[in-house]
Amino acid sequence: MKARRLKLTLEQRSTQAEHNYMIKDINELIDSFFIDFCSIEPKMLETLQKKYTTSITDDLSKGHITSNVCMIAAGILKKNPAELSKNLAANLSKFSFIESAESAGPGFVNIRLSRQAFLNSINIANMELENYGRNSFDSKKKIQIEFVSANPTGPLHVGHGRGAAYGDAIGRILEACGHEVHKEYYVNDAGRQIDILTASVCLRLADLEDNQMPESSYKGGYIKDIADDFRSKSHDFDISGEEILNAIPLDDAEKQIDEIIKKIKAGSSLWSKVKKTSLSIVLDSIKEDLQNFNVLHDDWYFESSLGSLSDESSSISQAMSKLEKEGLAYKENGALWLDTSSSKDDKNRVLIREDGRPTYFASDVAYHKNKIDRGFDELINVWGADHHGYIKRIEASIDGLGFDKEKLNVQLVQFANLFRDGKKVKMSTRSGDFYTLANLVGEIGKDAARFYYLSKQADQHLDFDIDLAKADNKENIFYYIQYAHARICSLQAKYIEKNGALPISAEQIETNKYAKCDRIIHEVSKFPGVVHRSAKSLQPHLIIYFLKDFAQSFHSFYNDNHILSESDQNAQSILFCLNASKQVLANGLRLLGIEPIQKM
RNA sequence: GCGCCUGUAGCUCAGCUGGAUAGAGCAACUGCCUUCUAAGCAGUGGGUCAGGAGUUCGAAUCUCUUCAGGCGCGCCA
Repeated sequence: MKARRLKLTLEQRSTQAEHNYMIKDINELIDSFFIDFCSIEPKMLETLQKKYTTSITDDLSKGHITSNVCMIAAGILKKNPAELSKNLAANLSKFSFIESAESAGPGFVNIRLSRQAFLNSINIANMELENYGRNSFDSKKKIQIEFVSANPTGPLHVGHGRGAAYGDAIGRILEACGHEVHKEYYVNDAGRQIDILTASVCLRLADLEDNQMPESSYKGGYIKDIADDFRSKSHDFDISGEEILNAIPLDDAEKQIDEIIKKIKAGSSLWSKVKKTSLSIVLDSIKEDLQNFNVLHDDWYFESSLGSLSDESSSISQAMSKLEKEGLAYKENGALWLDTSSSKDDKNRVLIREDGRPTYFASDVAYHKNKIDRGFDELINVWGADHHGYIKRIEASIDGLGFDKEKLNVQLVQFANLFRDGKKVKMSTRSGDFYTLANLVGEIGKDAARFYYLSKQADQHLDFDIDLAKADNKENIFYYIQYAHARICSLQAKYIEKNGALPISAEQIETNKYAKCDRIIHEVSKFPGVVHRSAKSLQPHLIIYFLKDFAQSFHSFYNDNHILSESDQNAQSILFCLNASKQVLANGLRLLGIEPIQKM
């Protein structure tokens, strides 16, 4: 009796880089070869399956598909890898969708598909169109992504832009891989930063001059704009500047602003009105900036909705009492502390201060409890890299709240430096104004901005060259890729003008009478695997580099062949193949939130 | 001091869970437009993958270590 074929689910096989239906079939043939001809034991087969990879070759000289299975199996079965691969190749050659298979190098098996099987990818791409690349290789998860979450105390700057582009892109990519994605902005609308914003506006309302503004206040032009807006609604401010600044200590900037806040709160009836107006104006501007950047959040979660500690039924009180009940939060020196030893943080952290006010951390714990209660399988937090010291304590809190901390995935985003004329663009000026995300989008456009933000792994420093993003040569990869797309669009328009409609098959290629598109077809077949890998690793830049190489293959082909002067049949086949290529370029760009260009 | 990240061609960077001769662009040199977009293509030169040790059939990739650089270590957010 033959050993029963051991089937691994795709999830178990997720170590395999390239997911492609052809590869799945080949892996099954490989497995049965080892079962039927090598009498491999089930346990050994399982080990083998976890370790070997079958992938699309990077180069047609190695055939279409390659597997390292024999080299892995050689170790397990104590056999010669080259001999194994010769036998496996001979075995695989018998199947009709495989044209030939051969042993190569130290024991690889290189497979050349039949023409029909080789064309599979462009047939699928032409059928699925804008859905080509979408896949369900992994089982569906409900994922929440929290990103941007900048304090609503001023316009978004270029640092926020990177987190925005990144969070939005991984959302699109995960969604394309079959997950349910929920994108959220956490608004810190309670707490000291907002008080400082309010105080800053009040000081402007009290007619303070630039040089009178306290060190810790916000001084940007937008503060004046908010004050003007407030005034235009005929609200006259009720304390004078002298009154506010009278007897305020000048030695400590932090103390100074706190005293000012106290004084205005006590002396002005307009405090809460100014606060409300300021917050809403700033928040609206942030929303507008994000919208212009093609970044959309499904939800805006307000810190204030977590309630206050004085209310026992509030989310924040509930979170604190839950931690106390679990024995992870304890009182010491009048403050409430969280025991963070479960995550090996350097020290325990304060949740509620001596004076009874909750820390930012306490709100964040309550917010994470709320996320958990909403039933997500995975929480992705996109944070600025400067917050990395914060990860352990939030993990400890999640652990304490009875949630698996493995499900929290913090992605750090490093700062981006802007360069113009080879020099660093200054982020802030003395007046408090700075180069904002909106400025960047206005200068180079949202698509080029998104592209360059995503062009490097998020957790690494990025030098963002504004001149490059505007350049009109090959060095500007953004246009290089767009140019490939536009060229295909233009070819299609010309073809349709002459023939009425786009072709629906590639006969000349399938019958092997025309093979110059092979390289492009080969690249097309890699796309779904790239999308999957990008989702698995949460790295959008993998798509960018793939698209760059893809565009290169296309431009090269385009230059060597004058497509529209080929025979009707050849042109038909080429155009069919190029439609698949256009789809790959467009779909790849859209996963990054970038609109492909039709005409340049 | 502790923690995280980085070190690949002159410059800017790719290199996926270890795989077959280490890649691309720029810069240098050389070719290609009376024909579909030259924002393009083709070619030449250029590398002890920071140093050392280990694991392995096989290491830029994994482990340890040394050196160099960046960032973070508040009852701030």
